Amino acid sequence: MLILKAAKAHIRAENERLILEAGERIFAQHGFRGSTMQMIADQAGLPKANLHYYFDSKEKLYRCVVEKIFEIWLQAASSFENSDEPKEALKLYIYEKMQISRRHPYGSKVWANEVMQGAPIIQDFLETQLRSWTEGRIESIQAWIAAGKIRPVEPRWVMYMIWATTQHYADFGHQIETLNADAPLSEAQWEAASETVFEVIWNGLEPKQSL
Amino acid sequence: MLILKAAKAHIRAENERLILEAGERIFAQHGFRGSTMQMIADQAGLPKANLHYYFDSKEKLYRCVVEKIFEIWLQAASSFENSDEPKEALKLYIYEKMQISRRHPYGSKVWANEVMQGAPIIQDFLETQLRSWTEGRIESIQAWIAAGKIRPVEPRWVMYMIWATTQHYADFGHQIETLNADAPLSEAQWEAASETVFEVIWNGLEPKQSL
DNA sequence: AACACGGTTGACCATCTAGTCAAGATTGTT
DNA sequence: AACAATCTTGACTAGATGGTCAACCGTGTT
Repeated sequence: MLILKAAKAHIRAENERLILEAGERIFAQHGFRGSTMQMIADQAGLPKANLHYYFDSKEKLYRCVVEKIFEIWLQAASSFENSDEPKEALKLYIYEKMQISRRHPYGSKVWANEVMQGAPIIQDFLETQLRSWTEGRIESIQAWIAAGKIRPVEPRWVMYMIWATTQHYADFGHQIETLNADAPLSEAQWEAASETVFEVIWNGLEPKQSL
Repeated sequence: MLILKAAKAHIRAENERLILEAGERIFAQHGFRGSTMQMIADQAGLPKANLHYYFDSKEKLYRCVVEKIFEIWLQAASSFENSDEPKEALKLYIYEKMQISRRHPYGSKVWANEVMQGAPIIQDFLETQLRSWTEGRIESIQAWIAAGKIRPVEPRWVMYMIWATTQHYADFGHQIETLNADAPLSEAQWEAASETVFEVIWNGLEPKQSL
């Protein structure tokens, strides 16, 4: 009976979640080709054949992982839209992106890996959603410039600066830990780093006080 | 005769160069495990067995590639040391790192890949050379702060900001191209990006003019 | 010309890996 | 209890891959 499908839906949901989480970790640490279905299976605590029951192929699993990550990325993006004042908007966005780097370091790494390889799987995302979102944000920044709220700068380079700086804390987390006496950043350090990133960028963009 | 060894040294030098260059490209695009000796051989225009003649194993070849890259990285680092004035030192360093991102995008990606995977091969570099270089730079920045030449900021976060922002133009070059109507950045765009990165960071660090 | 040494290479092997499959175990319903 | 749909899993296959090797080639020296 087809009703059973619904009745057992929670098993499917739970296992798909386990596999996607395991995939995120493994793909982040070894890249697409460097990850094996066996590694992901072990990480998820399931037999390998089970992975193929839920996801047809390694590629489809990978695509699901990347799509999930892109959604989190876009979610943070909405912080940007909630304020007319650049100082508030940028602060929210930067803090949100730092938070994502802290909470989803694996996701960030998968994304970085994918882009570094030329985005073989998610090129369409870049060309549609990312492109249109970016254009919208560039217009916001240009409006701030026109209103004299920030210095005249090419919005693109500022965008990239924010992405780079915040994502660095996820993608290069290992290097940062090594330079932090092999310890993960503490709560206070995350807060200080977030604030410094925001302060430097904001002071960098704020129009000079009239002298 | 041992003289022959010298007589044919140029063949060895040339082939090692070919292989290292090919390795850099391939490892950058596919990561360590995603790259195959066959791909590197094709890229270098040599038969696969020839690679094993010059480099014992894939791992040794990879290590050579990464070491070469780290040297370029450290070379740029010296820009930082040539000036007492933070404005000049930072400008030189940022422009130098942007130049590296432009000229050596593959190297930068290999480095990023390696660090994202937890630096399995070059952890010792991080713990020795990178750590001591960073500590030296942090002292410079603290001296600038003590002299009132820049705002009081935690030097680490500023360091990371510079690394992140400049390397982003190499590591995420594909994303940047996609957002640039699929065109590589022009000469003028590279110049503008470098200047914006420097300007925002410098304005962010410069002490506020007395009001 | 004969030699010696470094360089070149196709064929080969052991191992690993994505994906398959068929038999069996679970689960919720009647 | 009987059932049907879903889920589980060990064993298997075909192909890819790092690495080996032995035969061969080229070049400079005598």
